[in-house]
Amino acid sequence: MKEVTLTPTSYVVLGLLSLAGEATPYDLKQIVAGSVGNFWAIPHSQLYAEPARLAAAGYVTEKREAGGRRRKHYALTERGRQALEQWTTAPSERSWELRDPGILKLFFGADPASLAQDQLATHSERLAEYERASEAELLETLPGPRLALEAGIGHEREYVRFWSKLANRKKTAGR
Amino acid sequence: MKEVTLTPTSYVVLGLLSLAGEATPYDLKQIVAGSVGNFWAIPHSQLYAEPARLAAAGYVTEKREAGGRRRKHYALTERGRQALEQWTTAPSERSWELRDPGILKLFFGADPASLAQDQLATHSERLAEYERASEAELLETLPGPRLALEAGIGHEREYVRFWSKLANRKKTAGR
DNA sequence: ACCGTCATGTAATCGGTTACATGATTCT
DNA sequence: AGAATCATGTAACCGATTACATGACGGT
Repeated sequence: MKEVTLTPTSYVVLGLLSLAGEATPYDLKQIVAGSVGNFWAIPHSQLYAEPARLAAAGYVTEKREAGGRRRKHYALTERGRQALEQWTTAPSERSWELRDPGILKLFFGADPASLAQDQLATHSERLAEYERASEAELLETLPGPRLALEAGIGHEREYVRFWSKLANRKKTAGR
Repeated sequence: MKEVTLTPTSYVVLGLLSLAGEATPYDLKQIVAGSVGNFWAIPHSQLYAEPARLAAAGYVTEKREAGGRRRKHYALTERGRQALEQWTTAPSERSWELRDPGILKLFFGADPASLAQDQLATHSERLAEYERASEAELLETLPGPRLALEAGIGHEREYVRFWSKLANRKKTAGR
């Protein structure tokens, strides 16, 4: 049995399997889009590679369909369940980063006014999407995703505040 | 001359060289820590590899010291200057993500109350650092970094708000 | 029957992370 | 002068991104 190190991607897969019970990579792809994918995107090719990796290390089981598409179905093992639980329980890493290309450009001298316009549009859109999403009843039963969404909304509001401020700042005025 | 694709890391290097005029990888490392590194970290090994990559593609020049340490000194070429400017000018990518492990854990069912305690401590600290940093006079002359820092402060405040709210939420009560 | 689009998957490449390694300085 | 720490750099591995490829299916 191979040893692997668990990355955030790994935990996303484990977490989704824990929610879904059993899933094919394609299922995972569907779930990611529109949920976790909003604040932690994962390209679909990873959703094929990662479960295979996890299977090799015993965190999930892999069953292949006999006929037809011969899809692979994955499910958590006890080991996987434990790894996920440890991760959620353990105190979180001290490090995090904003890692926003917009802010990076700002840092390196992009014109604040025009950048702000651009960014403001993007983030307003995103905020609207989130607010729409928060209406969905499905979320009522899922406290984790709902809270994560609330966090996302908070940050988008902050973005909108920030970029609005910049957009309104007079171009040449000091301060 | 090799072709390379420019990643965010590339632009950080180009941007820093544009600010510093000329620098060795070690210089870059020093500058990154305490400035951009706060919201876009780059391991120091990348600060050796990336300038070399950029040199191979003509974005920067590479001069090696004759004696002693034989350090490599890098500086922007005209091509590099243009690439940087295009990047700052161009409309920004539509996509960005929060990518915060804390929120990820929240999504996948970590206990909100205890996670919040932990996260609250982390983000309060970070916020304090930022606020201290914003006192430095050096920033007065650097509009980009100053604005980026303001953005960082805004987001840390938002984090503090969010996690405080969760921390105070009664454990068993609904809502 | 054909075409377009969605479903499903694999391959190759490369940037990034982690770990290791050695030359300078400084302090005692 | 020895030890500890900082400065400076390289190597290897691996996850992630990008691109490509084929099968199924619904519509006309």
